[in-house]
Amino acid sequence: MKTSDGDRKTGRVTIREVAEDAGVSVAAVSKVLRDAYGVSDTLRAKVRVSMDRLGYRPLAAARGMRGQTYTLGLIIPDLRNPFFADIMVGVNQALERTQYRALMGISENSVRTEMALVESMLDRQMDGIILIGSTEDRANHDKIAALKPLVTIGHHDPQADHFDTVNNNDQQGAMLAVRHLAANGYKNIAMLSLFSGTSTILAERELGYRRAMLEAGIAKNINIIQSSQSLRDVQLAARHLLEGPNRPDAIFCWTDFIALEVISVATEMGLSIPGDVGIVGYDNTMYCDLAQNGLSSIDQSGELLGLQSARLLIERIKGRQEAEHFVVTPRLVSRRSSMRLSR
Amino acid sequence: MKTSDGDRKTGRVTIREVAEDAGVSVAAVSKVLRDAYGVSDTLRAKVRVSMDRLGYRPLAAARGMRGQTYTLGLIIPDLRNPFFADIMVGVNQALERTQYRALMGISENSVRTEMALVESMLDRQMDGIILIGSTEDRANHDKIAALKPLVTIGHHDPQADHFDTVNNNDQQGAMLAVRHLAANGYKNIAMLSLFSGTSTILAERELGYRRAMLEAGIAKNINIIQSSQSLRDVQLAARHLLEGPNRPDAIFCWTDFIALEVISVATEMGLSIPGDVGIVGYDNTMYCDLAQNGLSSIDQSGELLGLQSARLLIERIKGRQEAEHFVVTPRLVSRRSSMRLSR
DNA sequence: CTGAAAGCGCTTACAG
DNA sequence: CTGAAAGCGCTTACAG
Repeated sequence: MKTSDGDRKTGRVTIREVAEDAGVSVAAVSKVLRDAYGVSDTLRAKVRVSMDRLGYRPLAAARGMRGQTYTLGLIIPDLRNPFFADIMVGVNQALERTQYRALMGISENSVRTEMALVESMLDRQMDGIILIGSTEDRANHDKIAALKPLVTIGHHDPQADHFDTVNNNDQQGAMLAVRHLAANGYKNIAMLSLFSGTSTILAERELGYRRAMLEAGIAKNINIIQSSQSLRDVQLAARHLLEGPNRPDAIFCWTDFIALEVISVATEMGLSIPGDVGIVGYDNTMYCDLAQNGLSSIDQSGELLGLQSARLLIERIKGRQEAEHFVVTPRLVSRRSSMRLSR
Repeated sequence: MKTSDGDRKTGRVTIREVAEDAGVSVAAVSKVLRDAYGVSDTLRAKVRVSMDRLGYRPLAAARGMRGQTYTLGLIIPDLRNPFFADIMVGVNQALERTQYRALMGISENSVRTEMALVESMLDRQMDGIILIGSTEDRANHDKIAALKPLVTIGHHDPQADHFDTVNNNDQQGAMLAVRHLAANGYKNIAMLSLFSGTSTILAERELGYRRAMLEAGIAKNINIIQSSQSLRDVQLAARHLLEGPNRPDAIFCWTDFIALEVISVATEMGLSIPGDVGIVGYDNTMYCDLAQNGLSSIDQSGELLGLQSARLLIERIKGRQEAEHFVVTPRLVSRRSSMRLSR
């Protein structure tokens, strides 16, 4: 009676019905569900048969009340940047054969909503958090990590003890970009960066840019412009750069879609790419191939970063305590936008 | 004693501690939390003060055991398509002043994972589901809707009784594209569509294409090519179309990033856009402005669709039973890719 | 190896 | 208007 009443209300099969069907206790079913030790093969088999027959699916919320929800929270700053799609593919790949699922939230580039989103994911009992392009400081990361396992992607903090980081070597990536431009005869190379006081990946890329400029003997041309992510601001910054008295002959852009915007502005101004201005982006997203003028870019393998971060997070959930800091080596993918005809 | 023990384990303030602090019952706190009727202003004020002082945040999992989780599930087929970013912005906008949060899952264009993702969201006690670009049939949608409120975006089923739909008028959108191309002197207009037996939006767009071709008196040139979403397949399809004996002088592409791919292939083949081939896309995503050759496109206001779907979903969660079917009128945004110099 | 019972943090009738 | 008690569907010691 009770059972059928429960059915009508939720339409869900519960662990109790499975237990009744299999003629075992509720605790036994729970153990099978969690692959916990201490159940005989016979019992396990019986339970599995009942689960299948009844179409049982555990309710994550109920599991979360005492144990895990098998849900990972991914926080992404900006859905417009296609680089994050690559990361997500890698994450889903890592989760394929597991009980875990990844759910994404968008922080829309605001620090305020970033922490708010973390909180709302903690409130929703995520087993762990992957924070992408975080702009928080160590204290905030540690605060999160004290509550749930945390992995950051695109945030450099190699000394962090309580959470894992997954990155490419941004300094090296920026150096690759500048060296490549210099090798193609560009000398007055500017960098278009993002306005952000706290982003460590931008700091690394800016540092790499400076170092490579120095190395190439063109330190006097160092010129870093920062803009926000809004298309309007990027356009203004690009125009400012290209209309100025000392027009750069190349621009290294901190991410691809900004680079595409710059190409667009330059073309509108009647400048030719790569003849008048060489352009290199970062992330090597699918749009690099699509742009008519093939955009050269630094590849940091978003898929690998995503895959690795999901793996590290699950390891942490399963108990690992020591921090791991994974860094992949970026590589340059050169296309037309940086290949000056005259060498 | 008990209380401090609870503290140590979870680090969370519970409803009970708030009740103790405010000197009221647990039930009273719950009522304040839900803005339920039947609490005096005095009691409400006392409880709110305690909540703030203790930094109380309700645990969604626990709420979900009996009531709502205040979490909406968004299912997106493909993160690479920037149109979905617009939708997400609209959804988040609608949720701004509410207790609800939207969490996204990616189905990666597979029917198998689409239903699996729906199930895993139901298992995670989402209060409602927004399904974007669904390829399910009525039966499956009704099945979901029987369990939780459902709104689909980009799926036409105006007769559906048990769930809401949010769309633009895809047939009209396709007609706008063809009419625009015809008005610019293009006659041999092909359509590049997606290979999908079940997508109703593609069916509508294809129908609109046919109707407008008929209307323009160029029905003999009707030519619809379908490809998958993989870049490789799109490239092959585009090449096939452009190398064929009866080369089209314009191509209407079902979505923007496919159109950018076609422009890329055509340019590589030495064809000029819009001189040799005119191109129109769909969705008017940010990349239309970025492409060097400004991509003409049909705007369906993703932000509005997202906003509206979140509103409808919350209405349903609050009890609405009759289906609503929201349709926005698309409009053409013309750029260089379809503006033949010779009129 | 197996199961009965308590409990996670809320909401929901129900009684006062 | 206010609160005591039962219960949501699981997991977790604990006892057998």
